[in-house]
Amino acid sequence: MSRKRSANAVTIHDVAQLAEVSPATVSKVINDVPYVSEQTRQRVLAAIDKLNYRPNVIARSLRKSHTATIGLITDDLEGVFTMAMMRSIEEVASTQGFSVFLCNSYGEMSRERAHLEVLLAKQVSGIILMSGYKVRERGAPALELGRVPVVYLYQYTTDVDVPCIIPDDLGGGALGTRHLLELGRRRIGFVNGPLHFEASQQRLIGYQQALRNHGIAFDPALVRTGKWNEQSGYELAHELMALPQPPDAIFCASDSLAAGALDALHELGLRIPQDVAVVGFDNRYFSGYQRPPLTTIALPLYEMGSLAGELLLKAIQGEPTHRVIHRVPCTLIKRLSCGAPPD
Amino acid sequence: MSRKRSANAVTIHDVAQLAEVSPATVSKVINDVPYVSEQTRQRVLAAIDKLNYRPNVIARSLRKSHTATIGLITDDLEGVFTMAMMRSIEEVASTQGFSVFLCNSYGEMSRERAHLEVLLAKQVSGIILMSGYKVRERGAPALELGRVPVVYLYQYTTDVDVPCIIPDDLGGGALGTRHLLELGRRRIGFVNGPLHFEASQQRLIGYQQALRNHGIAFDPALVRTGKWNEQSGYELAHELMALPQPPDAIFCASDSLAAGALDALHELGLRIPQDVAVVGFDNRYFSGYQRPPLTTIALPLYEMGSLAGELLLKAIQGEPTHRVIHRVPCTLIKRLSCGAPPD
DNA sequence: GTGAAAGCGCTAACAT
DNA sequence: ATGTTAGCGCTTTCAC
Repeated sequence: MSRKRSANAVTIHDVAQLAEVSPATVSKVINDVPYVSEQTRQRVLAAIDKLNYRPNVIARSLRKSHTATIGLITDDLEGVFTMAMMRSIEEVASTQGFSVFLCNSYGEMSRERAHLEVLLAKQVSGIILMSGYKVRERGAPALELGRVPVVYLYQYTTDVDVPCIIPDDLGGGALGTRHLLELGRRRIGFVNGPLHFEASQQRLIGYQQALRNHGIAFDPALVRTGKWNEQSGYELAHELMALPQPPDAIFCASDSLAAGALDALHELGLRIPQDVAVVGFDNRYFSGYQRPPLTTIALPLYEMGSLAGELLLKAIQGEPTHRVIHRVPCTLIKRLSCGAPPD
Repeated sequence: MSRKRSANAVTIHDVAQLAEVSPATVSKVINDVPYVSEQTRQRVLAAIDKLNYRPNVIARSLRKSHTATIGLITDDLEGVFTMAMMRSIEEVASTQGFSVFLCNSYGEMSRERAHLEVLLAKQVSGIILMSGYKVRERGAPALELGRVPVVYLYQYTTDVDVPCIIPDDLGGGALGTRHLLELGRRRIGFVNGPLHFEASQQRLIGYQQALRNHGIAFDPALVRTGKWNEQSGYELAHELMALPQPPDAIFCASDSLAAGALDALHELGLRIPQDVAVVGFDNRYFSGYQRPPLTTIALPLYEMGSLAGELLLKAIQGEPTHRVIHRVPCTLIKRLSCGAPPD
């Protein structure tokens, strides 16, 4: 039977033979171990080149009990929010010589467990558990992980001693509100998503804090709560504009809500931003395509992913890990719907 | 020094010892090799359970020269088009017991080469080379791959004997045009992207074919070519509407173009779809958020990814591979901008 | 500076 | 039906 080797059948032995040295020596030059004479080093290098030798990392991993591989399990590969995080994780990992396994759990614990099972069997050095939905608390990983480090991304836990990374929704709520305040708006409506989402609560608190810091009284009548979708945004904006004293700005806790609010305002013949300024939240793909293009608060997805990668790699290098929740600051994306002068 | 094993230090030996059998026997029960007495089988299973034993897949891979792992190299992890393909690849792979390495080349050959290098070193069983931009031809992989199967996704080559998978842009162009024709539109403008993109050429040909099949003469004055962005869509739609005989529908070769066209039509006070129907292409995330929501031609990204995964896995199983370009049919996404009655 | 030998954890002939 | 043996390709003492 022919040799059914996956890629290259040439081994360290073949190189050693051609270079007329021992496999041990070849290994040393491959791994930059000092105390190899320059002369033999060159001979080995030449042999490697000639044979187009590529070390078998599987064998090396077995020997060193270390794979330079991490696992990324996400519950969402449809990906409104996951793409940017994945990108920065991949970047951090590959920069440091690590590869990343991509796994989709669809949010099902049984699938998460199955993926963890194979990741552990494949001896990954660490695992990132990433969510693609609104921030929420969740429990421990679906499987006992032994000594493999984990970090939670876009979700958090208090069950387990691991670092968690989420956006600073409160800060984002304050940021958007402050921006409108600084543009001279004084009656700022707040159109929120369901309050059982932490993001909604936090964003609302941020809104209230910013108001207070500017010496503006909080008016509960200006706050409306619905679902996350356009329809809610449309209806709640209409409610707000029907107030005896309608707002001069609407801050929506999601871009979908803002899209609906824009519809309502257009329907009322109001000019945006002259009559009513609008700010969204999430920086979704479509926000720049709204009319007018939507000013919004961007989730720091890229930074969150980098941080997750860095924390995990540090943990893999043996740095002790703590139960911390990192809240990464959101940023303001200025477009036309808020009425700010272009930068 | 303490045992610095990544996850579980318990090996097949430990299990064997506890179950009072040889490692070989344990291996047999793990791998469902027949001719193990039910009695010892149970003893082994119990030992595995008690020790929480998990086979070391790295060791197994070394032994079997087979990793059940594939590599996915993409040039774009910002991801307008890649997410859906990734998702289906992951799904097909994990269903068949394969894991997937995610790599981003940023479109740079040097990075592609580096990634290929480590994928091969890690003994992947196969590789998917995925693009995230408009379909185009590209050359051979940046590295000699030996006998590792490859498939090209959302890009193609004629340099190498591999399967390639791209969307059927021609069919998509015909599909959108036919849809408008069937709705009774007779003067259909076509707003295209740069002609050096294959997608533009193909979509235009599809448009022409559909026209011909309906017995409508092709009028070159109705075809405009620009860039892919909104600004072009806006300008070209204005040009079209300024014609002595303006169109009653505009088919745009991308959703960005369509967004711009929508702007122009709104500016002219035209009703969509009553006065002018609009159809886009690509089914971008924002297309459903247009006003009115945009009817568009969806790229079959999910299907393309599945096909890529399936072809690759078959190749890994030894099925011979051919130089074929698979063109996967696009689908019509009916929304409000075309004036079709809702399904 | 270089090599011999042992072994990472597993599987697959081959015996028994 | 079970065990013995011999590696998979590599790294790492430890001699020399």
